[in-house]
Amino acid sequence: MSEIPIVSLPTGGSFDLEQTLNSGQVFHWEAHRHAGTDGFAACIGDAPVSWIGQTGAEEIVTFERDKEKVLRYLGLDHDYSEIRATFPEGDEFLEKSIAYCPGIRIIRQPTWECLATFITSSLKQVAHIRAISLTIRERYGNRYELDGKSYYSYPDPSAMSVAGEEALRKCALGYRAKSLDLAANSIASGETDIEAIEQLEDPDEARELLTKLHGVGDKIANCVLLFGCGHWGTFPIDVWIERVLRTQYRKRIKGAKLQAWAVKHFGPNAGCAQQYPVSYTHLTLPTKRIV
DNA sequence: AGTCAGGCAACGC
DNA sequence: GCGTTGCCTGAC
Repeated sequence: MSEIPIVSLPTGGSFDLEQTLNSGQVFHWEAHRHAGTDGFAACIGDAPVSWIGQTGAEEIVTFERDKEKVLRYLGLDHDYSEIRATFPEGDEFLEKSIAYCPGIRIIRQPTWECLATFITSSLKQVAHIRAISLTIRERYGNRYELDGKSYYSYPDPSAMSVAGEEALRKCALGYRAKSLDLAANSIASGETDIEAIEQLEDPDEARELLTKLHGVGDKIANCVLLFGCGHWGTFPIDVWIERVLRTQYRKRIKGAKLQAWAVKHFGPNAGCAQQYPVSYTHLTLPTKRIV
């Protein structure tokens, strides 16, 4: 097995690979030291295993064949200072959060993988989501190898559709198996065109289509729009950000009203903004609820 | 042993 | 519209 050449990539400023990969956007990267450098390995979509190492805030390293893909995946193909310039001024909690974890970026995931993973995330903790993702990959994905260790791509809708609901249920999915199976069938059969949805410029239109899928409500659809389709104005509300908005922003409203307030407050890149308070809360208060 | 967790759909009012 | 409930499973 010949070594794949490694190249250096600029991050364009403070960037933290580990925090970004562990910020609840993706659930399958594994720590992997390669070529004398600490980093992480996983498959991006159905491609062979990728490896990314970090040598400093300004530099990451990866396989030569992956450089464009990695930059796009990690959101490093955008000027983040422009994004942050759209954040609200005078929001002390947001500023504190950004100061605490300035190296986090919004990842641009393959849409199907993103949708499928978030369908399985319903009412689950991060460790469970990781375990489910790994099981599904091992059983239905393609195997690749790096330094003698196996990595598996996420199965495409057809492969998952062939597996069927009962087999998926055996991946410890519980009631989520039905939703995942139906989504895979719908996409594999062409009834749902996930690539067309990704191309839509209007996130509301895309959300409308995504929520037609069984088991996909506003929360999951918004995660797909933000983490998969690049709609950085989309603001997913999970229990974490809801907690933050309640305790730090004194918001007692819920659902669509809270959504509307958040988008107005955090601006055209509200989705990017919410990642900092969520990660700050995670990193500083990893345990119990804060009421 | 029970409770609860990074939701959703179905139902009741 | 708004609140309640069942749903699989594993960690605490």
